[in-house]
Amino acid sequence: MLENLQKIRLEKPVDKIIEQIRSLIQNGDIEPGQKLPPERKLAERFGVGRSQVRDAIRKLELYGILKTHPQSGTVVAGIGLVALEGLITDVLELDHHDFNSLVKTRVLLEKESAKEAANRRTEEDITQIKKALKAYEAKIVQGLPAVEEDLLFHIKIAEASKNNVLKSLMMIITPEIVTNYNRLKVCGTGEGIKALNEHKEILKQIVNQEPELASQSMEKHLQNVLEFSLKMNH
Amino acid sequence: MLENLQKIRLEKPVDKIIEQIRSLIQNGDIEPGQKLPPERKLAERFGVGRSQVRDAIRKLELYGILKTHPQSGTVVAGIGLVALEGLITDVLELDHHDFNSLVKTRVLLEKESAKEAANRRTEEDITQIKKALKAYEAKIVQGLPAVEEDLLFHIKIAEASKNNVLKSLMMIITPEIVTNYNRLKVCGTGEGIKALNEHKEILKQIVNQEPELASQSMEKHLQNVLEFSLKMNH
DNA sequence: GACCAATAATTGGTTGACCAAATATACGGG
DNA sequence: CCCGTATATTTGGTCAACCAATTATTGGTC
Repeated sequence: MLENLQKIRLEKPVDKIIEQIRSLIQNGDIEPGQKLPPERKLAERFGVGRSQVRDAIRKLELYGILKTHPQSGTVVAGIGLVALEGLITDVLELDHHDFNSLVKTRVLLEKESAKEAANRRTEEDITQIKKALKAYEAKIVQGLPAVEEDLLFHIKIAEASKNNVLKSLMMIITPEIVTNYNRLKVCGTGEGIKALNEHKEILKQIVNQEPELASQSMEKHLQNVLEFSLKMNH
Repeated sequence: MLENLQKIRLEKPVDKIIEQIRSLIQNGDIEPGQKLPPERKLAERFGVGRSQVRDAIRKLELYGILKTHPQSGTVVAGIGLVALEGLITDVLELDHHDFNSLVKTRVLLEKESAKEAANRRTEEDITQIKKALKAYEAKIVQGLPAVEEDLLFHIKIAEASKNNVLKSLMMIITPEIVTNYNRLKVCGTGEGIKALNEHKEILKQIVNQEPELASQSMEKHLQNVLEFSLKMNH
């Protein structure tokens, strides 16, 4: 009841503007590839200020939905109505990701990273991964928290995969992952040695160019948190 | 030579500001969880206008790197230096994705969607996928382009996976995928019937709750474009 | 010293005016 | 009618001033 009241009040003007831009596109008033009306016109039409329209446009620009040309106008991406609709829906539903979906997706991306790292790593990649592993080990041996070092180890593997889209997607979900891990206290104490050995195993398989084994070891490494996420899902 | 000249001139002020904010964080001037200096102070310090600082902050906010509290200040996410550094690097390297990485990653996400759709689909999901397939078929039968209908079919499968993170990531790469497909003229004519039959096969396996088969059929469905991307990579 | 209320200062959000670049229009000549 | 040039208009980008909310400071009381 009170929660419903709060939710209505938290609705953001920028999101309302995005909804209205979506309607313009859905109604066929503006087609993919065409220009939006000028900012001033949109502000007038939506009954808001120009700076709010700009904020909405900036947000949609980051998602590839709009493309602004200075002193010229703002064009809707020519990617088709279905893609536009799906993306705008996604923009408006941000921060509604459940923890289980986050973890499952992380597992998928990490497995693929490990597999591709085994396929494509260079000597320099191996050096970087080893360095990250060494830093992780130093923390674990001292019984200190090693979240940063753990994450760096995973990032170095993603870099060794030579798939920068994969790495981007991993980085994009990282804030929510880390925030949820902290909130839910996922990284308990006492499992550092086990995780360290799993890291070593994964690295060995990457060095030896064994993609399937690396992928399996990565999955095993993340199995606990996956099971945890099933229980804690909300 | 001339290209190098152009590149320097195209460097965006917002990105330069982001680089400077990154330095503040890397140098330990600002730690994760702490407040940035006020916008006016940053503008003065960086020798730019406040509206440019705001644009940079807005962008970093969308990535979960910063969190702005009205009339209070802007806090750096407490997700650790490694995550922050990785994310800021990613923000600054936008639009440098090679086509092969894009397609490989798409294949990975689509396979998982099909697999999870087979595991978790509801009757309503099946209805939606069938509807999308029917629309696709109508276009193929007429020999018309069916990019929109194809994409909608894939989106409906992602929805049936019940993993909204997976769906978000698929949407996020879609603009670049579609743009590259258009640019490289990936969707030639003449393969509509084959693709239609592959869609039908995938749907059958989702209906029958056969996750491994659905995943394999999806991979097979996307094999051509994957091979194409290896040749066209740049 | 701790606590509270009032006031002042600071902060991000917003506005209208101005600026520089792009586009549209008008005009003259062939 | 077409083309080129000059001018006017429009557009997104930027700025300083203002606004509303938050935080810090001040002064009084116990």
